[in-house]
Amino acid sequence: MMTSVDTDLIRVLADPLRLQIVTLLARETLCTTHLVEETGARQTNLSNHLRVLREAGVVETEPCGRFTYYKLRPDVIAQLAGQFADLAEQARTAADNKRACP
Amino acid sequence: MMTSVDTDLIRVLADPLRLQIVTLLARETLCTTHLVEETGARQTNLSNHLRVLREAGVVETEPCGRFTYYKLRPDVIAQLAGQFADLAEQARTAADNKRACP
DNA sequence: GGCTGGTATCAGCGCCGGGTGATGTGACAG
DNA sequence: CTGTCACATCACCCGGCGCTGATACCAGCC
Repeated sequence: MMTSVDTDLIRVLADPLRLQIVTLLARETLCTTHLVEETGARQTNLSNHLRVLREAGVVETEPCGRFTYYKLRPDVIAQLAGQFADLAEQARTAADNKRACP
Repeated sequence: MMTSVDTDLIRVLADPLRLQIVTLLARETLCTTHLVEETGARQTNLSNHLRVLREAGVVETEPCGRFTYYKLRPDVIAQLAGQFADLAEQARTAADNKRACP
């Protein structure tokens, strides 16, 4: 299983605010106003981060009148979890492989 | 299940070179010289990244004469995989939760 | 129509972090 | 003891990214 973890996806999730957004969206679908209340961040800042999450395919948008709802895509997160699980499994299997000193 | 993903750990893994190091170490235990050959990066650069990985608890060092072997810690990666899996599961469970427009 | 509220985009700033060169340290070989 | 090799640490530069204020856009309400 040659699963290399997707660097771009991790970099998207490596920001504290973005990870907080993802954690919040894992519980319920929210719109920007809710996220402003929950995180305390400015609207512009959140919109920028949501843009990054959207372009990375982590979240989906669902317009509802003047509001825009953001929903997390579980499969993307699950895929990432699987990649890390594979990596851990691979490391466990090859635990005693050691290349000789040159 | 209040599993919030560890931001610091993700930020450590969010660098392409560090992720490459982790991927290589998942296959076999290597020393710095091997990593220089495999990645093509400078020794100083690698040493800096290995320092970060070591301080984050992602890798272990095993001195062997003049050489220093680096070994990946599978449980750390597995724990991260579990956190993401929980997050994905939580998102699937609460897929239809939607907070009302304010 | 004009107005208001919810979001997105743009331009700019500041700063953290990755890359590099020089240097230090410690271990083997001779 | 001296030289060499493996590795770590330090100081520095510089580009990218997160944050912000201003502004544009769009949908509903009057």
